[in-house]
This record gives sequence, C-alpha cells and structure tokens, in this order.
Amino acid sequence: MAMTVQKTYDIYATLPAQIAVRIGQAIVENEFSPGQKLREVDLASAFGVSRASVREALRIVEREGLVTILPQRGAQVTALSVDEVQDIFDIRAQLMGLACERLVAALPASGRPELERLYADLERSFDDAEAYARASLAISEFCVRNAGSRRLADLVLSFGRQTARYTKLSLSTVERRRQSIANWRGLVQSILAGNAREAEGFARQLVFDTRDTALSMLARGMPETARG
Amino acid sequence: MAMTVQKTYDIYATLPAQIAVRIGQAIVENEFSPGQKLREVDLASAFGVSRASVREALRIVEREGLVTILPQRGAQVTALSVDEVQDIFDIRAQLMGLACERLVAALPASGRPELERLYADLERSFDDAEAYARASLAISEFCVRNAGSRRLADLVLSFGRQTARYTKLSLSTVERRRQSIANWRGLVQSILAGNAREAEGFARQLVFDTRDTALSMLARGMPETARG
DNA sequence: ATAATTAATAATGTCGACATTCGGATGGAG
DNA sequence: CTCCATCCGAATGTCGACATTATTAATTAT
Repeated sequence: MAMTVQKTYDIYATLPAQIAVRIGQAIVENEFSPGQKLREVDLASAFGVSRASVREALRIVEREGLVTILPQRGAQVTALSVDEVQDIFDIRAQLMGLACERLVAALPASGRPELERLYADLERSFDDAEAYARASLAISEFCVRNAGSRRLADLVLSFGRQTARYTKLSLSTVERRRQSIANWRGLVQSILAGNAREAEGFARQLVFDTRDTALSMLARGMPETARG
Repeated sequence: MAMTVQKTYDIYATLPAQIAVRIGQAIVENEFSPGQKLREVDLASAFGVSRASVREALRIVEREGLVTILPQRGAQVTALSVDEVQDIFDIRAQLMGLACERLVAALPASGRPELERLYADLERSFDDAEAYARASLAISEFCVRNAGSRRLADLVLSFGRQTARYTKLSLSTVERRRQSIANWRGLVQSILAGNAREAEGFARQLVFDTRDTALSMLARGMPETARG
C-alpha cells in the first residue's frame, strides 16, 4: 500500500482523522487480519505522514473498537474470541431492536419510498452474496440513522462494523439469505404498518439469526474471510 | 490545580492513560463545567507533561464521551442538550435492563452477600444525598460488572458517567431517594429470587425515574451543579 | 458610533529526535 | 538438548520546535 494523503490543511478533516478512516475501512474490508500488529512506523511511511499523526489516528480507530492498543505493545487489529463475538451480536440485537422500535415513530413520510427502494435493492441482489451484504448494510444503516438518535445509530453501526466479517460470512449461503430477507420483509412491513412492537421483534431476530449462523459456522471451523 | 505525575515508566499505565483518568475524574466530579475549553497548554503545564501526552489523553477521554474534540478548535467538556441527556438516559435504561436481566443468571452465589451489603449501604446513607449518590453508583457498578459482559458494563458505566451530574442532581431530594430506594429494593429482591424479567423491569424503571426527575428539574431551571 | 477589515496573539496541527521498553537472537550452564 | 540469562535491534513513549489556523484586538472606512 503506497497511498499518499492530502497534506493541505483543509477545513473538513484533520490529518489523523483521514488516516483513521482509511485504517478503519481497511480493517472492515478485511485487508488486515485480526490480531495483526499495526506498527506506527509502517503506517506512517505507508501514508506519508509522521508517527504522531498515525498514533492519533489509531486512538480514533480504537474508539470504534476495530483496533486494540496495549501499553508499550502498540496497536493491533482487534481479535475477538467466540464469546466476544456472541456478546457483541447480543448487545447489537438489543440496540437494533430499540432503534427500529423508535424508527416507526421517527421515520418521516418522505422516508418511506427510500425504505421500500432499499428493500427492493435487497431482493434484487439476492443471488449475489457480496451485493446482498452491501444492500443489507445499506438498509440497516438507513433504519438506524433515521431512528432519531445519533448516539444510538453510532453505537449500532460501530458494533456492526466490529463484526462485519462474521455477518458477511453468515450471508454467504443462499438459505441464510432467504432467512434474512424474510426478516427484512417483516421488518419493513411492520415499520410501514406502524407496528413498533413487531418491528422491534423482527429487528432483534435479524441480528440473532446472523449471530447463530455465524457462530455455528465458526464452531464447524468454517474458513475465515481473512486473507492475511 | 498543580499536581505532578509520576514520570517513571511503570508497567501499569502509560502517561497519557494516567492523565486521561485524572481529566475524566475532574469532569465527572464537576471540577470543570460543561462546554469549558480544555487547552492543551494549560493541561500540559498543570500536569507537568508535554502537549503530546495531553493530546493523547484527550483522545482517550473523548472515547468516554466526556470530552468533545473539534478539528482546529481543540477540546471542550462535552455539553449536552436536554434532548441528548434524555437520549443517553433512554439508551442507558435499555442497557441497564439487559445487564440486570443477565445478572440474574450470571451472579455467582458468592456475590449475593455483597449485593445485600451494597443495598444495606444504600439504606444506611438514605439521609445524606452525597453518600446516597455514591452508594447508588457502587451498587450499580456491582450489578453491571457482574452481568457477564465487559463490553456491556463499560457501555452502561460510560453513559452513567456522562450524565453523572444529572443523576446527582436528581438524587438531591428526599422524595426522589425514597423512589430510588424502592426500585433498588425491588431489583435486589428480583435478582435474589431469580426473576430475570422482573429485574429487567426494575432496572429500567430505576433509570427512567432518574431521567424524569432530572429533566423536570432542568425544565424548571433548577440550579446546575456546575461551579465554573 | 458601528461595522468591516486587518494585524497581532494564542491556540492547535504536524513533525523529527531522543528515551525507554519490548521481543527475539545469542550464548552459556545444567 | 533444554532452559535461562543476556544482549541487541526494533518498536513504542515522550518531548520540544515549527507550521498553520482560530481568535482577539486594533484600525479604518462608512
């Protein structure tokens, strides 16, 4: 990786913030494997900035949980145990339920067509695992971001990013996508029908199903998506 | 404030981590007022370290939400709008409910006496608002930390710290403490009886009641606990 | 007198260098 | 041959200096 960064002092982002986004993306998109050490010197020369900027960037990425910083031992891509993966999915299920419950009241009428469009995208990409994962992420993000709480949205999405690799893994089979899309259909209909309780249920089930599939695949020693 | 920091490289904490703890404590204990600017130079000279260490410390404190860092504009003590306070309490209620629900199954038999002791502390300090707030925090922390999820515990406690001033404000009246202690009694009994559903309900109610009191006090223009 | 413009001050952003600690290679004792 | 102590290279921790931007003060035009 030999990409350079704008060193002009623009208004929108400070240098470490830009680097942080890049590192975060790289981790979510599996360009680094879990547990991999992220050496400040390497990153600094890779991005063409000083160690100080990288160091601050790592603190920012740590905030999302994607990176773990150990004193005197540097940063590494967060490696989750099976228990931790389960834990994150559980918490996310709860928060996703809360978000979708709120969404029912918070979604403005103008947002309904987009919700339907995003669901249509999901159906259209049913046969392509990669595309389905992307579409699933998009509609998730839409739901969560329109639930009326920036904090809640950031939390849910952060947990989602931390387990992105497992979600992707789980959506790799057709049966699983069939299950997933059924949940999404139920969720979207509940939202459009104004049934908050039901929406919460579907949202939680959606995450639970993903969790169960991913964990059982892991238990069977399924190939990780990593490629380090 | 003119305190100096161990500059010997000990094993337990790196310098910025120590500073971060101090800053976090200072904010939670109301030594800074919300919105107050935290200048790197000031903090650096106050703690007797360089700006770089302070800067990293601020990133760590930002992780807890106690500090907000704006690009090119530095750090300031996070100032919450009324909506944000409500939002945080709502999310925390949900998570506290989840934690206490789990606690019922996760609490080992050896933890029961301590839970009872912490509740006894609560009753004993009923007449002193300050002491009651401390005891309340202690039993909360115990419950959340024994729910089996480090992540969930950190989240709940982090949200708690972010709204600590409002919780303290709400517990300043006797009627409110009576309400609070009734909820705690119910919660402790539910836990000891092994009733997870009920425990969840009491836990959520506990936070909701705090939220309602704090918000109504704020709406009436109650004196903030700040002293900046 | 007020408002806009500009200059001075003070803050943050970024960097390179030095200090300290970690991890593995090296070598010797049992 | 294995295990432990030691040492060396490499990585992180910390600092002070310089670059750039925000903020305030001064100045001028209306």
